[in-house]
Amino acid sequence: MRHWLIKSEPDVFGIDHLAKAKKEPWSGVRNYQARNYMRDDMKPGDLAIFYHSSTTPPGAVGVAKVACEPYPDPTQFDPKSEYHDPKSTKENPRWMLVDFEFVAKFPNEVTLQQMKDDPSLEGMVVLQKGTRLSITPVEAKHFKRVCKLGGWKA
DNA sequence: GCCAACGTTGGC
DNA sequence: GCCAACGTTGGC
Repeated sequence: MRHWLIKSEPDVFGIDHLAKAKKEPWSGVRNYQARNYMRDDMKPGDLAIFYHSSTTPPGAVGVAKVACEPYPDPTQFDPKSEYHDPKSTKENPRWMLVDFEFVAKFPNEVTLQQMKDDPSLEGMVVLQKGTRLSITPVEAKHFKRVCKLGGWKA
């Protein structure tokens, strides 16, 4: 099983939204690398750190689980959606996604600063300067460490 | 295929 | 609001 980190802005869709919805299609990703992770590498049961970006403070707030095989992002076909992609067709869809299921909200948020300050998290992709990617792979040891800092045990 | 211009992300 | 980083677009 692989581990991931998924970013979301809490004002748009945060961990509490996922907790309420239980399960959510991760729509609107329009970056090829992030898409490739969902389309090619994610497997049902994979766990992901849920990360709040563009907020104060940014940080890891919980855990979500890949809940299905990849399928075409429906918003790409919807002319009324802000994620509409006129160049995508149903025969040859450009954007694929998976559903994420709520697993847990950390008792304690693990702030970006805490993560940067933790020597055992050195090398995490999300901590590297200039990383804007909304989905990044996470090593198992880093995943465990973040969960521990968050006060959550699987 | 190069690269300048432009748009977006996201921490601060 | 600023700006560094970086992805995408489009002219050539």
